[in-house]
Amino acid sequence: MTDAFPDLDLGLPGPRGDRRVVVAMSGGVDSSVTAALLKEAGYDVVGITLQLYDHGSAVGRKGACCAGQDIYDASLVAEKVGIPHYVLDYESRFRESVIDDFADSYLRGETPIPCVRCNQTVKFRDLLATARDLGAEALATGHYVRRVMGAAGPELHRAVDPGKDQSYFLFATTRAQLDFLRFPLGGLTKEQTRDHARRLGLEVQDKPDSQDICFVPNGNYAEIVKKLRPGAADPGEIVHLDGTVMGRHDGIVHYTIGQRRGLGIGGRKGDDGTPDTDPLYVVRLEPDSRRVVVGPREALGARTVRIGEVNWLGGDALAGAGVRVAAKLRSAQAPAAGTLYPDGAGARLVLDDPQFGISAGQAAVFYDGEAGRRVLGGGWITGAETAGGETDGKTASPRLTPTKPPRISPVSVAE
RNA sequence: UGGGGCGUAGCCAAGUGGUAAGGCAGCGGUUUUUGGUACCGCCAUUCGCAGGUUCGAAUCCUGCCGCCCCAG
Repeated sequence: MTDAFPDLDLGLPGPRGDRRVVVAMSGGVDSSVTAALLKEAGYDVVGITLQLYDHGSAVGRKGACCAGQDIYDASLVAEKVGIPHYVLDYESRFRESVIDDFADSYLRGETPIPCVRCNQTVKFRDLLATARDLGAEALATGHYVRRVMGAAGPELHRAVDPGKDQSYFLFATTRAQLDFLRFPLGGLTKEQTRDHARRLGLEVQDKPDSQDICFVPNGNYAEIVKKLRPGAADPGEIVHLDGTVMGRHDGIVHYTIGQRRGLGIGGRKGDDGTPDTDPLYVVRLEPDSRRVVVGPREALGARTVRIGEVNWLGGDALAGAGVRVAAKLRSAQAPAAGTLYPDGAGARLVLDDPQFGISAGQAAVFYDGEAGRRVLGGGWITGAETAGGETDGKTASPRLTPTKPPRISPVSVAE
């Protein structure tokens, strides 16, 4: 059961009216309700909206964030709620920390998650510092995640509403940041949040949830990457694991490991002339040769995942004996059981059962192995060991040695 | 211009007299604060073309066209 009125005690000593809290207001329902509830609870709330990218092209687009219409919406809400509201121009920081990284990641053959980078840099580093400068004692956001006080300090836990849980996108939140952050909506369902928005008469009460990458209009992320890094659209070969050239592609930016659609490869004859009716998946991206390597689903299965830049929130340092975790390797994927080991500067995750479609650039987020509620930490996936070889695109695989002549045109086999 | 084989959707392909399987690709949708996966739905009034036989033809017959293999 969730309480429709969340615990709004931010744990700050003294009269609430003297406790300044900055709320990051995106212009959406969640952050608007966050600001309104904290104001209602008596805090000295200051709303800040970051202008993150070109405000011209984004005006009026539904489901966006932090530009044009959304900034206007945030200001309307602030006025309604009766709090001061500032719009800060973070465009250059956002471009450097999020958009450039996004584009570079694709050039490396990875599949980035810009939302995590944004939380990690612009919001929880830059905005947090700004909040401190403004004399605030906490920064609150509308994320669906819980900050739970434990014996050793604040812990990060999944949201009560499993359908809205955003902990995957917040794994990089450091302990120091967590000390300062508050997530008042973590105990609410989305419906309860909307109920509050209606009760409080907020203009944004019926605004749709954001979905796509905020700075990518119409979901066409490849266009953005091509403009920033033309090389990402260089054509190349689509090659089967067995060495057969299957076709060509218009840039590795269009592919991610585990991807099935978009290869355009139809029915084939197998090695023995019998039909090969299995779909093909991207098993590896090789940025240097611009090759997209494809293979059957079995070739995607991986049990060992290499992880870098690990942010550990689990208390005791990660030990060599390994920690049992439930690891989420893609945002919409159920966590998979495994054991996590320290490995140089990063970590190595050994899964109980193979997982499919593990891609560098995505996040690996570790949850408490038993209840799966607490976030023990997370990191960036740098590679995985699959049945089809390494997926980091840099380690050459012996299985790629061409053993057969290119087969671009169908071969007719007479019976 | 001898012999043999083949021609069914973008691709692979089942179907040999009873009214066009399936897969792959593609498209659309569901799910999703990234992308992908997964799941659901759509996708040949027609079987190289033209005649013929038959109540009925992708299936049988004739001719033509095209491709492949062997023989030259």
